[in-house]
Amino acid sequence: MGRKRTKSGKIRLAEVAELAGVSPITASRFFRNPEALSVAKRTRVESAARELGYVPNLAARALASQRTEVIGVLIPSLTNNVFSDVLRGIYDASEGSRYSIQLSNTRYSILQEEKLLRLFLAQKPAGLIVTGIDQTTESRAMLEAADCPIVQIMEIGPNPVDMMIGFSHYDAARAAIAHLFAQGHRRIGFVGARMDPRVQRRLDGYAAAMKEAGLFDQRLTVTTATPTSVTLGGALFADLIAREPAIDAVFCANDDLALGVLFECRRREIPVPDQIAIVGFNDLEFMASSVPTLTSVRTNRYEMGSTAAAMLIEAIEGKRPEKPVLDLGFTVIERQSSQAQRPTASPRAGEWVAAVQNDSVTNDP
Amino acid sequence: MGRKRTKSGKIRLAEVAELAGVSPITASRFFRNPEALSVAKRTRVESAARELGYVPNLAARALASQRTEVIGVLIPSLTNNVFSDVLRGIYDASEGSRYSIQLSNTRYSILQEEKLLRLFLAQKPAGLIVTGIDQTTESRAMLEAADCPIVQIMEIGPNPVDMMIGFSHYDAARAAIAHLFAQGHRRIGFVGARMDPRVQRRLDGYAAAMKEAGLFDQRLTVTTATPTSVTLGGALFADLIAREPAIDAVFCANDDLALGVLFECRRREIPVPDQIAIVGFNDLEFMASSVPTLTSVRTNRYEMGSTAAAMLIEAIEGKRPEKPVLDLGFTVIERQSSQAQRPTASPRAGEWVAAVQNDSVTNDP
DNA sequence: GTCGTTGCTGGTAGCGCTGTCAACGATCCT
DNA sequence: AGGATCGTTGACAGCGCTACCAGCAACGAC
Repeated sequence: MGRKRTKSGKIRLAEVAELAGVSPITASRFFRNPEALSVAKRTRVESAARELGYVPNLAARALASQRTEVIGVLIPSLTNNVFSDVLRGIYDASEGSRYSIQLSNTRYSILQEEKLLRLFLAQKPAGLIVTGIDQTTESRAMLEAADCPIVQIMEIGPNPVDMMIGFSHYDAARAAIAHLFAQGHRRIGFVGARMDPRVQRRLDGYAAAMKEAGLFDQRLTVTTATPTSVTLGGALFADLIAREPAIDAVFCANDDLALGVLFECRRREIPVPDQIAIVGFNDLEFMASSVPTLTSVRTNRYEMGSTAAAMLIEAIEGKRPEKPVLDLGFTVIERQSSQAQRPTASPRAGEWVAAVQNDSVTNDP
Repeated sequence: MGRKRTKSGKIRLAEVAELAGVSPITASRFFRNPEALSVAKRTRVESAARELGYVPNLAARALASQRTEVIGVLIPSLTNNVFSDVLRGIYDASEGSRYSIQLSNTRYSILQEEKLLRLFLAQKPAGLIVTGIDQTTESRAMLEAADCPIVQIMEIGPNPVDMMIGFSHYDAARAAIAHLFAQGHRRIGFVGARMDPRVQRRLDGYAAAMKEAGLFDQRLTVTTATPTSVTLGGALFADLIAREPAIDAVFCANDDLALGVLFECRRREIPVPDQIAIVGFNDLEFMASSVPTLTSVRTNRYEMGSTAAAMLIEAIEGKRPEKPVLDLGFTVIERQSSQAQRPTASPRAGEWVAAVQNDSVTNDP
């Protein structure tokens, strides 16, 4: 006689085991480690499960095994294009795996991050993806004490908690400035918003490059803690140019700001790049189709997410990567907005259409 | 003498109950329905839990109670700005509640949606948020059979599965066209990408408005199944104007396309709005700061997400909303790009700066 | 032939929590 | 005063799965 069904009418592992003529524990093993079964039992359990339409109860599994199949992801923003690309990578890489993604938004607050981390860790996640390297001391301690693999994403730095994948925002900013130098620009402004740690490091890279060239001037830097936007880019640029009308280039901490600067230039009839060059950061899609097209520093956001999730899953399953720190690099994509200064004051608009994209400076470590 | 601790060293409900001097079940009730306890026991359990730093084991809770505290969310895209705003609303509204969000990406495939739905439902979610009203028959049946509250978001239509929150894309498109008519435009093109059901309904609204005015012409419509982008907007507009050079306005199915059209006009030195007016859809932030500023149909995306999550949580807890279908409406934000046609062929750029934003046409049902 | 050793399988005993039901005293009504 | 009702509490029995360990057969080494 058969066992009695569960109240909810759902198929349990026991039913599958019974149909397959094996013990429940053998059926259980089939789902966790099929190689441990003989081929005969394996196929019997498989067909029994399929026939009954068995779906494992994750709560029971988590309770019995004392661990979940959840990957926690802590990111600072849900709106920022940058993170939506990273997230897409994470979701894509986790799809098809047994792990599910649990997302939380720190809103750029490391205190909030600490709180969420505590919450996550209490549920014993299988793995954790956290943004950046600027955790609180408390968070850092929790991460180090956590008994699950952890990937820090978005940037690289010394002392990884575990694994790390990103690139140097400092070097990327320096490369952008080097490109502007190469194009003959000297008085280069910096426009930044939000000023999270990564933007701050871009500012540091800019400042270092300028200082080395003997060109640094505090008054060329305009920043705000306000969240970034296109409109804000225009406003910050207005501030900058009011203070320093003689600038010949602007390095923007992200592409939204760069687009705002471009619009503001257009509003003021300032020719770009002939009077002012513009360089953005991230290389969002629209940078390639604006008029003029906008130079930017391409970052590998999708790869960052997908690689992080893939590395994490490997590590969860015991296969730790050979190199725990991965530098994904960046590429300066040179476009019209930062072309070399020309003698002619104002080219015809049609001229831009003919211009081709230059070679790019890639940093692939 | 105390009970023995759990192997993992974690605090269990039993420990809390013991310290509080109550039975475990009373302690359990404290977390689920504190009102059912006497004030004395309530405070004792509360302080005991705090003192021990008790964190409930969700897996055990889910197993024992036969239900999870997970809200499943099915959206078609993670990259689209539209959905990131909706998501932010959902996450914000769920924060602080006991429910956690489980996100999945259908990639605009209703078959994928069906698959994910099956997966979700098998885990007995507390509630479900699904995008749109175009599920497969199978999906529809599963949704109707599900024993949890469900909210359909992004648009409204007949026969809600349960609750519904959105707006009429058809009406919104008609309002946009009505605005263009009011500004004196007649030969209005339509540019659309991806052509998911909501974009299709915008096209239907456009077509209906044009037909009623006796102005519909199939050749004014350019669409593609390709995912949307700014660059694509330029390309589609190039197609459109090659086919129909005499158009005087373009209604774009979203703002990215509109921006692409604007750039393409600039590239071709077509004055906007004097030769061609542009209207977008969604009113993303950059629309207000482009040059010229771009008219768009504002949609309440954040509110859609936050209200959907709030309604769902209320419904899960037994308080069903008085009205299960909520129309969040839309607003035509009139900006420079669709101003009335003028006699002067090409205004000075500076003129735009002075222009003020017009009154707007709001649809608040 | 005996004794590991390996590969596979099964039994037992929970994981930490909650649903159900019964019990109890207090309060209220007739 | 007696009974009904309400509010509060606790005992019991799992929820469905897996960790742990034992058992058993087959095999090879000595």
